[in-house]
Order: sequence, then C-alpha cells, then structure tokens
Amino acid sequence: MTRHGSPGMEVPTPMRENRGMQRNTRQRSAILEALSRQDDFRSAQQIHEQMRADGETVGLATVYRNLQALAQSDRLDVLVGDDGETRYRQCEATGHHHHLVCRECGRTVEFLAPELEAAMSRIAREQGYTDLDHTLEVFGLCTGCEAARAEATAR
Amino acid sequence: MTRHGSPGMEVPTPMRENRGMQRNTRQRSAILEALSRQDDFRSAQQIHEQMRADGETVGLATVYRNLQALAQSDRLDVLVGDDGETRYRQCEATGHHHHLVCRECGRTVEFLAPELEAAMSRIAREQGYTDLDHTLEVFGLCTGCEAARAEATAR
DNA sequence: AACGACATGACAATCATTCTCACGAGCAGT
DNA sequence: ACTGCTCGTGAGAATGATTGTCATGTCGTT
Repeated sequence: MTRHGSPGMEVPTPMRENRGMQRNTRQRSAILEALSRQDDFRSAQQIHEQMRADGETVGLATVYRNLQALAQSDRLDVLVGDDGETRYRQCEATGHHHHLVCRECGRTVEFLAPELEAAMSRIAREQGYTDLDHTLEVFGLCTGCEAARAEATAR
Repeated sequence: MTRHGSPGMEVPTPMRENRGMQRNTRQRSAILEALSRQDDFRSAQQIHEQMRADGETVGLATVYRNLQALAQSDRLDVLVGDDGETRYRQCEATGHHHHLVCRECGRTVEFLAPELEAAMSRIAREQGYTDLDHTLEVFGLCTGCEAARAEATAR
C-alpha cells in the first residue's frame, strides 16, 4: 500500500479519479456535506454563503477550487446557466446522464435516454464528426410551480 | 406606421421581433455584415476585433448591445461555452435547430432532429414538467481536424 | 432644416472566477 | 508522538467578460 522505494514506480490507477485531491481536508468534507443536503444546482457563491450560515469557516477560493476538482473527478455535475454562472449538484446517477430542471424552483430530475444518445451519434457520424460529446439539458415548470403560476394568472 | 396621437395605443406585433432595435445604424449593418462572413461561433470581442481589422470604427459596448438585441429577436444563434464566454453565429435555419460543432476549428453544421424533440418532450411530460425548453449541442472533431490529429499522432 | 428619441462610444463599474503567496495542516516514514 | 515534505487553504489582488453611465451623435419624422 505504501509507495516507498521502487524508483520510477508510477502512481497506479486510483489516482485517475482523484485529480487535484490527494488529501482529505475538513473543508472538502464540509463542502460535500453541504451539497448532500441540496437537491438543486447551486453556484459556488450560494454554496459558500450557505456554509457560512451553517457556521462553517471556509474561504470562497477554496469552495471554487474544490467544486472544480470534484467536478473533474466526476463526483459532481456541472451546469452552466444562460447567465454564464456555473452551478453544481451532487447526482444520484453515477455515469452519463441528463437533467430535467424546473426553471422556477430548480427542482431537478435525472434521466437516461439511450435513444437520444444513439440518434445524436448517428447524426454526427453522418456529417463525418468523430470523438463525440454533447450537452443536453431540459428546462420546464415542475408540477408545483405550474400550479402556482396557474393560480397567479387566474386571480 | 407612426405612433403619434391615439393615447393608450399599443405598439402592434411587428415590434415583437425587433426588441431594442428601432433604428438602422451603420454600426448594426456592419456587425451583421461581419457575421455573414463567418461560419463559426464567435465571441463579441472576436467580432469586434475583426471589425477593427477590417477598418470599421465601432465601440465594443455597441457590439455587445447589438449582438444581444439580435439574439433576442432570433436573428442570431447563441452558444455559451464551457468557459462561460458567449458566442454568436448567423444561422441558415430560421426556426428551432441544433448544432454540431468541431471543438478544434469551430466548423459548425446545423441540424434538425424531430425524433429528439419528441423523445425529450415525452420524458419531460412523464415527469410532470410543462412549458418545456431545452439546450442541445453536439461537439466533436470534423473530418479535417480528425485527419490532422491522426497525422500528428502518427509521427 | 429642426426636433425628439434612440443609439453610440469612452470609460467606469460590476461580478464571477482565478491567481498569488504566506501560512497551516494531512500523511508517510521514523 | 515527532518531523518533514507537500499540498491545501485563506485573504486579497488581479483578471476578464460583460454591463452601466452619460454626454454626444444621428436616424426618421415633422
């Protein structure tokens, strides 16, 4: 387990999933803990603010660094809003998946759609594109917000 | 056509497609002209720079304002990159469509995919979401860049 | 030609994010 | 537990895209 001796020995695979995160720190634990209590996508600043409110003492730069590192190691999902602000969320699904986000309250549902993946791949390949990747997010009004809006309109 | 007199009179529909653009100016024409000569998504700053290089005298703020206004009236397509920079492009397709973008050179192909739209709508409705909207962009390497990469790797 | 509203341009201001660098604290080996 | 080597942290400065301000220009109409 220890990596003593053996000159030229490379750090094995486990490191791959830990880019920029060799150590466990109080701050990182706190950030993950804060995220685990949220259901929607939050910006770094929102997360930081919430942590301060909860009595945690963490620097804003640290929050940014950790969110970024966690996202790179696929432990968080990222969503870049229309306003350019980056938001993060701890997801249930482990692999590739998409989101259905309420544009009013932020409530988020994860979904898989193999048909969509296949269709996109086909279209891209027909055009000669390779090494594919994509972004797909769906926005709408969840049942609760739809009801609230209907009521507001009715009066 | 003139909106004199008639107190309480509202500006009719045509205005809807012209938000923030009542007048034609040399600057706006120049911006559209510059865009028409580009095939890929460009940032406001890139466009501004190009115009200066072409001898146009336009303020950066003006470029930002016009691109924004044009995008709002659906005369331009918008793409927010991973880095948060907003890029614009003049599209062939008039209605709703998506893009296949080369992540290396920016070459862009527009495509329609009714099957995708339908599948997304179905999934969202199953979850009780209404008033839907979505973002979908596909990235990859175009034939040219793929070839270039292959050659670079080979040597 | 005159006028009034909207558009422009130079520059300041804002806002999210990243950088810098001195200091603090994991973790491996003792 | 002790030490040392690093990496991680924190405070504030710096960056960079975008937006606000406001005096001045000019479009489209009278």
